[in-house]
Amino acid sequence: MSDGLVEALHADIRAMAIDFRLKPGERINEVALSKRLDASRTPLREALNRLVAEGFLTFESGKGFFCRKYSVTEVQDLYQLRQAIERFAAERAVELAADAELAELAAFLDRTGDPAGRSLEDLLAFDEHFHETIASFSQNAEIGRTLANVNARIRFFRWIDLGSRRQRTQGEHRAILDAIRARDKGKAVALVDGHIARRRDEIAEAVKECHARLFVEDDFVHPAFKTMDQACA
Amino acid sequence: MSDGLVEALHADIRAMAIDFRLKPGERINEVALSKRLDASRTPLREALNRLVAEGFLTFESGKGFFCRKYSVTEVQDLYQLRQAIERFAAERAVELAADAELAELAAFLDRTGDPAGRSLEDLLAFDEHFHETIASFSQNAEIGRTLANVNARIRFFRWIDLGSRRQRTQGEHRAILDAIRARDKGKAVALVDGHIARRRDEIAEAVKECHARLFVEDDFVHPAFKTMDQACA
DNA sequence: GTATTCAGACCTGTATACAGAATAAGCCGT
DNA sequence: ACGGCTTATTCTGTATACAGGTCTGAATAC
Repeated sequence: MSDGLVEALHADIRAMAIDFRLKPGERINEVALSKRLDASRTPLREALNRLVAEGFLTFESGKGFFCRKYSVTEVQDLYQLRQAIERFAAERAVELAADAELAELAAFLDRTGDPAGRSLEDLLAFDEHFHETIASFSQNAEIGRTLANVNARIRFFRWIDLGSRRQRTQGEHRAILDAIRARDKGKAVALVDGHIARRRDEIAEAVKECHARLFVEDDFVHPAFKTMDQACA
Repeated sequence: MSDGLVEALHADIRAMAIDFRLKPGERINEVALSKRLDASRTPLREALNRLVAEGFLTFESGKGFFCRKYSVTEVQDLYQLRQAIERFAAERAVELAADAELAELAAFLDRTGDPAGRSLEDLLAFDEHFHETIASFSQNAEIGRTLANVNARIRFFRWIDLGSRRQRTQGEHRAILDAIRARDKGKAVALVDGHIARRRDEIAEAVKECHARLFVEDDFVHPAFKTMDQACA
C-alpha cells in the first residue's frame, strides 16, 4: 500500500491553490485532476476535503470543489489574523528566546539581507522564514501551525506586495530583532504591528494586481514559491 | 442524492471528539462508526479527513484515524492562541462595535449572569457566546472561524475549569464589556488577558481531572454541550 | 435576434469490492 | 508459565461502478 498518498495529493493541490494554478472561483474537475495526479478520485477527494477545512478550497454539495475566491475584505482579515498572532509571538519571543537563537537569526539577516540580485520568490521565502522563526520562539505549536496556514493563504498577495517593499523589509526586520534582543516587549510589538499592518487600499491594490495577472495577462507564469532550504541554494 | 452527508457526519463526529465520546488516543474503527452513523466508509473518511485538518483527530498512514491526545502543553498552546485572538478582537471591538450592539450584549449578561441554578453546560454556552459575540465585533470572519475552532478543541477542559470559576466569570465579563463601552482599549485588552490567561498548574489540574473522568470513573456521562440557542430554552 | 425548453453529455456522491498491511490469536518450544 | 513464531482475522487504502444531479447546447417558438 503506497504510503501517504493522501498527504502527497494534499501537498500538490495545496501548492496549486497557493500559486493560483487553480484560479480563484474555478471549479475543480475531479476526474481530470485525479488523472493528472495519477490517483483515483477517492484519495483525491480526501485531500480536497482537508483543503476545504484549511480554507484553501470551498465545497458546494452537488456542485463540487472550488478554489477559494478572495475578496479584499477576506485578504484583509487574513492580514489581521496574522497580525494578532505575530504580536503575541513577538511578546513571547522577548520572554523565551535564547540569546544564541537570536544571534543566529541576526546572522541569517546579515546573510540574506541584501535584496540586490535576489528573485522575489527567494525574498519571500527569507521573509517568511524570519517571521516563522520568531513564531517558533513562542514555543507554541498551535501558533506556528496557524501562522503557517495564514501565510500560505496570503502568499500570492504578499508576493505581489513585496515588489514595492523590497527596500523597507530588511531594515524593519532588523529593528524587530533588535527590539527582541533588547528584551523590549512594547517596542517589539509596536514594530511588528507597523511591519505587518496594511491599509485597506494597499490590500485592494494587491488584489487588483492579482486579478490582472491571473485573468488579463494571457501568458502569466505562476511563481515557483520556495521553502527556506530551496531558497538557500 | 442526499444533500450534505459529509457535513452531517463531520458535525456528528466533531461533537464526539469534543465531548470525548471518542477517547483521547483512541483509534477509530471506520466500519463500526460508518454503521453507527448509517453511511458508507467513503463519506465517513472524507469527514474524518476534515477533522484531521481542523486538529480534532490525527491520522497515521496504515493505522488509521485517532482521536487527538492532549498534553498539558498542547492545551496551554490552545489557551494562548485564544488569548492572542481575543486580545486583538477586544481592540477591534473598542473601535468598531456599535453602542446598540454593546447594550444588547450587556442585556444578555443581565439575563444570564446569575450562575445559581444553571448547569455547567448552560454556563459554558453563555460564556462562549459572550466571547464569540465580542469576536464578531471585530468584523473579521477568520478571527471568528479560528476562535470557534480553538474554543471547540478546549471545550472539555474549560467545562472542567468552569466549576471553580463560576463566581468570578460574570464579574469579569461585565468589566470587560464596560471597558469596551468606555472605549478604553488598554483596559479592555488587559482585562481580557487576565480573564483568559491560565497558569500552567491550573491547566495541568484540568487535564488531570479530564483523564480521571474519562479513564478512571467507570460510569462517566459525557457532557451535552449546547449552542447558545439550545441553552436559552 | 432573443428567450425557452428539452435532450444529451458530463460530473458528482456514495456504495462496494478487493488487495495488502497491521493486529490479534493460537501454537510450539523452552 | 512465558516468549517468540506462524497463522488467521481484521481493518485500512484505493479503485471502480453506478445512480442521480447539473450543466451545455442545440432546436424551437416568439
